[in-house]
Amino acid sequence: MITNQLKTASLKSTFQREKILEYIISKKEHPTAEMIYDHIVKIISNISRTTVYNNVKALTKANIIKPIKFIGENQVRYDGETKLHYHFICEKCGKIYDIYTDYDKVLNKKNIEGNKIKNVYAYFSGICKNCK
Amino acid sequence: MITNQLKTASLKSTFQREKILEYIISKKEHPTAEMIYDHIVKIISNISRTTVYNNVKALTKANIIKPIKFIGENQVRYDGETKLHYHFICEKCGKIYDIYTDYDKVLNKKNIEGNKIKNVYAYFSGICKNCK
DNA sequence: GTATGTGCAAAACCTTTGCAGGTTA
DNA sequence: TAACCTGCAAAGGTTTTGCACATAC
Repeated sequence: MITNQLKTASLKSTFQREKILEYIISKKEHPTAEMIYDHIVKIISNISRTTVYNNVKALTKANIIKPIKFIGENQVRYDGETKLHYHFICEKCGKIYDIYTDYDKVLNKKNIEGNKIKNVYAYFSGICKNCK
Repeated sequence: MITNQLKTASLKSTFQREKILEYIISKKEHPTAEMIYDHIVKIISNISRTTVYNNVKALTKANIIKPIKFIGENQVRYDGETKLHYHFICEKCGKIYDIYTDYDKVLNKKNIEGNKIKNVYAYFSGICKNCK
């Protein structure tokens, strides 16, 4: 539950923060800050972009959401799915799919060419099943 | 050779374009547009940022260089290495390593959960061998 | 000669900062 | 009440656009 996630992360529970997190987690749209703002402003008409930016930063730092970047896009998207997964973005319709295929055995190695791996970032692009 | 690469791609060969491409390919610094500008302006003092941006766009479209994006950075970097490889970015010193370990067998599948894969983007972060 | 590339200035776009006032635990 | 959060306005950083002039083929 949203409130508990915030409590666990020692983040204060405000109406704005809850609505922002709820939106990111439940809609699974991998929204940008602007998309979040556009959505929340319908519920809280006087919310500011600053609050949205403050909160995605705080939620990212607390590891509750994860930032995503795709080539060709110059804003950051946010993902509320905590289970390990990857992304597939359709080059035609732009839809982003969560991919649960298990690449861990290969990608989650401890070392690579002498460097200690802490994080793996990977995504795929192509034509999605609906556009084929 | 630089001139030939441009000719093959039907891109006109200008002094600015050649210097920009030469820098990206030879220095392997994965530079941002600003880094490219800073470097080229020492050679061509009146070059404009627009020219740099126009050229990285043209070279990207022609598949001569590749754009890279890392989480936490908000500019695009460019890579002149054409051989298939991945990247490792050190979370401590920020250095970017080209990784030639072969992940193709796993990553270069044709399909994933019903979607047709055309491109794979992957990078790793952690602590590099020099910072350990 | 024509298509393409360059450079300037301005704007657009995304994100951050400083700060005063308000809210949460 | 102390720490944190919000919202406004302004600024910062990156990239794009429109247009006149210049250059490559």
